Amino acid sequence: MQITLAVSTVIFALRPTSAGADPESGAPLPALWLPLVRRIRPPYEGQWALPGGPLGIDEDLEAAAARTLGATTALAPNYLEQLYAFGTLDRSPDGANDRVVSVVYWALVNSDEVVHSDRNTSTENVRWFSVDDLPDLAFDHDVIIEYALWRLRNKVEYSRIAHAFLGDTFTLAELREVHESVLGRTLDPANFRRQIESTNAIVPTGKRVTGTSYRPPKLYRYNNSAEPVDRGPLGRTDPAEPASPSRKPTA
Amino acid sequence: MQITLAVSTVIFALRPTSAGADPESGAPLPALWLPLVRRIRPPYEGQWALPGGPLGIDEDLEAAAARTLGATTALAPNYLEQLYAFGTLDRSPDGANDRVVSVVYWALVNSDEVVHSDRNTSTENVRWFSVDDLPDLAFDHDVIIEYALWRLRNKVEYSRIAHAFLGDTFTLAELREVHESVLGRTLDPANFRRQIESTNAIVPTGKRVTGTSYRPPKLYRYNNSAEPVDRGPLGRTDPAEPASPSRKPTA
DNA sequence: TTAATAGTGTCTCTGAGACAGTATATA
DNA sequence: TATATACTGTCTCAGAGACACTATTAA
Repeated sequence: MQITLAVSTVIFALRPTSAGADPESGAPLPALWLPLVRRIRPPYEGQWALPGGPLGIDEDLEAAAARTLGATTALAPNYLEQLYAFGTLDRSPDGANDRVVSVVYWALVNSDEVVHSDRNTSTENVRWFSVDDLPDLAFDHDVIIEYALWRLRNKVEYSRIAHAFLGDTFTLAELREVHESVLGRTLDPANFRRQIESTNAIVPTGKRVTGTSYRPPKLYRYNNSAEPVDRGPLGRTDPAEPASPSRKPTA
Repeated sequence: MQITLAVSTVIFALRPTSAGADPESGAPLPALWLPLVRRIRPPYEGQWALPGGPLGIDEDLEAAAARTLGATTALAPNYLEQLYAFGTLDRSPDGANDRVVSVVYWALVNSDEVVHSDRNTSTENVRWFSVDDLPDLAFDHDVIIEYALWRLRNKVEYSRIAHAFLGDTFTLAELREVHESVLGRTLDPANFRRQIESTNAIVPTGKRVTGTSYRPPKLYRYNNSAEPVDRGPLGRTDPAEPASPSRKPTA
């Protein structure tokens, strides 16, 4: 018997709630969705699981996570961070003859680019689910998703990652809506503006949205040069970059 | 070729600065120390490295970290938490024919119980170093220790883990000294008291220190029943417990 | 009484949030 | 002009820190 090392990824996107049509009804916030993969072999055959697979012998952990993400969504992650390494002995059902340690990453992707249709990019075995309405999951993947959600909500509050759900440019209202969706509560526009501006997280592009029936809002973009609040073990500037970590980042 | 999965542990303890004798000279704060192990085979033969080793086939990750800690210090950890999984391709020197992914834990041990003498508990190949005066380290262990230090300092500020350096009972002054040592600055006793009391982290034992030449301070102990500020992926109450994680902790 | 540390009271400053008010586009 | 949203000003409140002050023991 042998210990297998796998890498899985929790991939988050935002999706408008009433997928029908009119955004005119009482402001329903977008909800968090994530793609799952149907297992085609035991254990847990037929059940849904996080996308992932064994680590390649010549592959960085983060690269494996990004590869999995691409295979599942045909996208590149806007944000990618290691979540945790899961390795307890009870992860597989009793009697299973394997020992798997999973290094799990979590990622944010641009919601506009996500193909949400059931006839998906890759196969019929990938489907997107609302985090509020998940199916029965294989292994301990329910616990993993719960923890990833906790980290996401935590980090949105003190860090500057919400823009990863959006495109290159966005309005403050759009960014605020992302925060509201993730945190599950409405935020005061005035205070939100001040808070974001104080972190230098975004810079105005000088352009404005056109075609509105009201005062056109400014467009902003993410400020790549500002220091991130958090840091990984290697102090990378942007966790989305799959750059190989330098051994001595600053000190 | 095969991917090897190893578990290493960064073990922190506090040690009085002027190991001489008199605690009478201007208040030198204790400093952080950690044990390293001298490598007895290539690569990096003869250099110092974090204690650790391969994961046992029937061993939880956390159990492996605790086992390593016991083998190195003959102690049980008062606090133990996963730090990060390190797995980049450049971790071993060029030309080395191995691929190691290390799941690294960090731990706090009771400083009073640590045997600091060079003739150590286990072998001559274990030695304690001040984190301000580390030798050349094998692999990427310098980066790992740097990150563990960052996490420790971060977590001491917002969580309630400092007591793990102390015994069962302690005075507020002792607890404050731990904070001061870790953070590297002095703290206002009055404000520190209020801050700690507001978190319900500690409860008075009703006893006092005896034999002082001044007003005897109250003795406190850690409040196990209070909710921890942080939570692991499984919401355990006390990370020191090597309990196997339950699949659905609260929700 | 003096010395030394334990422990309390209170002022100030800063940042978060509530919320009123002003600005600017289209219809 | 009405209206809808962008954006600004300002008040209040709570927590962090500075620091003066009181309490209690032994020498």
